[in-house]
Amino acid sequence: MSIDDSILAEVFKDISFSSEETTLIESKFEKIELTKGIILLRADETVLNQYYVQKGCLRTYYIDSKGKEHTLQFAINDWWISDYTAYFSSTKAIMNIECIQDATLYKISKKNIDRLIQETPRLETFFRKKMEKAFASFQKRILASLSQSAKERYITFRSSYPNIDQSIKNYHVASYLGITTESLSRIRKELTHS
Amino acid sequence: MSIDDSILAEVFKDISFSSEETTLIESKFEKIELTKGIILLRADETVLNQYYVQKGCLRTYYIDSKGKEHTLQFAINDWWISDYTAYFSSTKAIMNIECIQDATLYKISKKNIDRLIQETPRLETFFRKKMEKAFASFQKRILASLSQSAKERYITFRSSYPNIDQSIKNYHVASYLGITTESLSRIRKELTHS
DNA sequence: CGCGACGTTGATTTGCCTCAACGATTGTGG
DNA sequence: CCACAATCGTTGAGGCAAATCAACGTCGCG
Repeated sequence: MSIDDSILAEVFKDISFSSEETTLIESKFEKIELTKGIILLRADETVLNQYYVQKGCLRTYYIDSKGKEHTLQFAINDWWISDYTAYFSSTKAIMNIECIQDATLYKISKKNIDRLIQETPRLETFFRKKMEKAFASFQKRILASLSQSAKERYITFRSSYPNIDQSIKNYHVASYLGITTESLSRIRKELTHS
Repeated sequence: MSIDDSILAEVFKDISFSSEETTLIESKFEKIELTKGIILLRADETVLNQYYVQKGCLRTYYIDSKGKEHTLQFAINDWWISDYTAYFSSTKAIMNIECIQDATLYKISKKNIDRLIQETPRLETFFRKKMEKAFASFQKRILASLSQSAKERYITFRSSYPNIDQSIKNYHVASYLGITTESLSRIRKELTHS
């Protein structure tokens, strides 16, 4: 078997499969181990895959015209990661994906996802709902950026990723919040002194 | 027939249906005419429907703890609108939806969407892809808010909604961009003088 | 140890906000 | 159809949050 016994149960936790289905689905995933620092995807590459994160931590980031990095999201246990805009529209990546803490991923190609969905229509519901959740979390993020100060956004961030601190450098958090490392440092100081 | 002959072809433009399917689908939609100023949805209400905008213009906005409004999105011809976060999670609305230019909508309930998807699985693909597009557009918006100045975001906005100016007040645009009306006014002045 | 990566602190600048006043435009009732 | 009010947009003065620039701690690791 190409992947762990347990992984299917983990990825598709709310769905049960027959043993033929299980075999079929498992054959489409490939296990990948990454070490910290590895770049999984670079801007301008073609995006053929998405990845389920079993453990570790990755981030997707965008490099703007001035060379500055902006983190779109972190992915930890049970999240999926890819440059979805490029993945869905079959265009080249504008995002980069970096492993920031040694990770175990399960990779699946777009072609194989499309096949799986055809063969097992329940999976389409799964992927639709996954997208709905991701959409909702992006909506929250937009509303936060419209209505909150940097300090408030940092507090929100910490409560939505309570245990992520260990894996993530402050300059990554700053680039996620849309502020500089200096500003984040001052915010953190303020928060500890109160 | 409860709705226009042409509406199905408009909503699901890439899918073709048998005449029985057409009848079935059409029976689930309800045509709604709104005049400017009407509030279609208020925060705290239960979100049971989503709406296809055939013509006119609506906006979804969030009212923060200080009473300030923040526009999440505008919906014009061929867009869908709802408080999707509440809709998907079956929680109460946090957004409001307002008609800002006389509009024709087609309303469909969540219950009916679920039925349609069961009866006509091709529609699940349609709704999944619709969500993927919405997701991608939110991603763009987040990257813009992380990497661009107010002026740059305004320029981006104008090019993504080229013909929307007529229907939209500047204070709505400002609340979409996350700036004040005064700042937008100054930005507009700068742009005409160059 | 010594070097590089990361975080902190201070001084200064800047983009956008706030508050206030004043035009311009739109809508409405007499 | 005009007069007036309400709504919307503009302009100016001053303030503040966060950026920038520069220097200096601190930590981890070869």
